[in-house]
Formats: sequence, C-alpha cells, structure tokens
Amino acid sequence: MARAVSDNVIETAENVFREYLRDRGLKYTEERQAILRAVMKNDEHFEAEQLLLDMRQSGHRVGKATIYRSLKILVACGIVKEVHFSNKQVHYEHTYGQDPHDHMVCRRCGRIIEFDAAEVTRLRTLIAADHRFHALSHRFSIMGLCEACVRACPVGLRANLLLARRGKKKKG
Amino acid sequence: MARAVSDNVIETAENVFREYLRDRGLKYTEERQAILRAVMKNDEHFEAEQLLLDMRQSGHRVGKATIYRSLKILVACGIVKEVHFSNKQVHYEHTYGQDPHDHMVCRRCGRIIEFDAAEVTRLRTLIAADHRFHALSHRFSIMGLCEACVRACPVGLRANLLLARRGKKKKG
DNA sequence: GTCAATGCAAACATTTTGCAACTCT
DNA sequence: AGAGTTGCAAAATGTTTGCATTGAC
Repeated sequence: MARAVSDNVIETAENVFREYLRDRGLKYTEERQAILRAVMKNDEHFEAEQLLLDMRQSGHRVGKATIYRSLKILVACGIVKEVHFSNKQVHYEHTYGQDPHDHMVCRRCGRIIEFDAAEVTRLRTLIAADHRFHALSHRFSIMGLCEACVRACPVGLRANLLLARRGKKKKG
Repeated sequence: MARAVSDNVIETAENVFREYLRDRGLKYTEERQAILRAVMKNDEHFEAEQLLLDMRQSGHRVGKATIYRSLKILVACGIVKEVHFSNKQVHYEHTYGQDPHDHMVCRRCGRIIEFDAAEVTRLRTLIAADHRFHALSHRFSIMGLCEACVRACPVGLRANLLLARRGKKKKG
C-alpha cells in the first residue's frame, strides 16, 4: 500500500497542490490543506467515508461533500489515484513520490499486495501500439489467493470462492 | 466486444446453465432462460438496466431484481463476466465460448477496443509467482486515446482529458 | 468586494432486500 | 406439497448537487 511519507514530502505535495490550485484560480482552503495532509499520512488504501471519519476523529470539521470534491481535485492533479478493488466504492491512495504499482487482491481474506507496475506498463504500450491506441494509463489487478489462504484452503474448496454465495435468509 | 453467437452455442450455454442450476437445487425458470438468451444475443457490453429495457421491449415481463439476481448467477457459472469501464455501474459481457480478452477505453469518445488477454495472463502468472500469490483472474484495462481521437485532439489539449472538469452550473 | 468553497440536506443512481404471490420439480 | 423464484416497492449504498453562508485572495 502507499506509505505514509515524511513531513518533507508532505510539504512538497502541499506546494504542488497549492500551485495547481493557484494556476486555476482555485483556493487553497484550510479544508483542502487538511484533507491533503490526512491523505498523505494515510499509509493504506482508503475510501471517502473512512477519510471523513478519520478526519473528524482527529478534530477536523469537514463535510462529506468537501471530501469528495477535494479528492477529485487531488486525483486530477496527480497526488491521489483511484483504485478499484470492490464493485462498490472507489478506493484511493496517495501516489505522490511513490513508485507506480498495481495490486493483487486475495479473494478470501481481502489482503492487498502491491507489485511494481513497470512490466505491465511495458506490456500495455506494446498492446496499445498493436491497436494504434495511445495508452495513457491502465488499471490492473490480479485476483486470487494469497499464500496463507492457499494453505488454509484445500484445493477442492477453492472453486467455491468463485461461486456466488446464495443469499442467506433471515427472518424477522 | 463479445459477439452474438449462433443458436447452437446458445443451446450449449443453456445446457451449462441448466446443469449448473440443477446441481445446486436451483430452478431453471422461464425468466432465467429468457435472460440467458438475451445476454447471449447481445454483442455488446451491457448494463443491467439496459438489459432490462431490451427484454421488456421484446415483450418479456421481467423485474429489475430478477435481472440482477440472474446476472449474478450467470457470472458465478462463468457464462457472463463483469467488466468495469466506468466508476458507476458494472457492465457485463457474455464470455461463453469466446476468447479471453481485455479492453482499451478511449477517454475521449468512449470507444472500447478488445485485445487478446494471453500476454496479460502470462504476465500475471509471473508476477503472482514472484509474490507467492495464486492468481485466479485479473482485471485489466488500458485507458487512453483511440487513433481517431489522437488525430482529432491536438497534443496541447490532451492533458486536459486527465483533468477533472469543473462542475457546470445550471439554473432552473 | 468578489468569486469560489463550504456544510448540509436533499437528490441521484445503482444495486439489494423483504415479502406475499407464484412456479418449477 | 414445498422449496426456490418472482415482481414490486422500499431500503441501502455511494456519490453528487442546490443553496445560503462563509472565507480566500
């Protein structure tokens, strides 16, 4: 996962962000600064809701809408990246000064493992060229079982991980 | 995109589906059959809502919930695959008897281009092995500009495609 | 002072669920 | 007959938007 970074790096990111905003006539508000800092200190993949709770817990008064609006800007200016693990909410991670990576997701325990994206990026360029496509970015995740879960999970049972669970009924 | 397939293939898919259901004590209802057929005849990526409308237009009386419930089963039994282009709804495509492929998405015109997934699959296995991960599947999409849009889109403007659009205001 | 940003609540869009009626097997 | 299935409407999510107020420059 993205690593929490030194104050030094945070400061640089703040400068990038401030400039990005200034260049567009947008304002460097306290909220935006606080959100950027919270994001940079986060060493995990997070979701908007979680970020909101974390910030409130540490004493910031921010609205949910501001979180969403600010994340969008941070994504646009390249400090934050969206990652798509689940089919539900978008997850985010800060990427400022971090090596490009993609993720493996364990279907059983949900563990996330990062790996270097260099090979994938190389491959994407080749594929794109073959199709006269101009690649700008990619999304890549590998789904499967992490080492621990392979051990814990007898071969015969693994297939079930691929199957939809039937809805469990519950009565009032 | 997935291709509409011959009646022959549809029939085989129906058999697979029927068996899948029988094996689990589930029922092969008219609705499920109709949905399977509609899906197999679809040569595009589609969303749940669209499938619902299409089916109703061609005279089937199905509920939205049934569409969602059935798609889930079809995904589980491997006839249908979820694809994730947008950040909103899930898209689906039938994969029965089709070659594994992934997608390139043009950021400008939304065009979807498919490409063979073999290389990606090979790479994913290597990467997984490096991390003692047991890969079962992957999600891969390349984002960028298709040939036509590269031409239509002067270099200087391309960067803007990466930026968030500011919200346009509209009044009553 | 001006224009953008904020928080809130309401609006939205997509997907899921509870339930009574119904239908495969 | 009985367990699973359906459609509907309501609920649940996750995200966006309208608006009056506040705040940065």
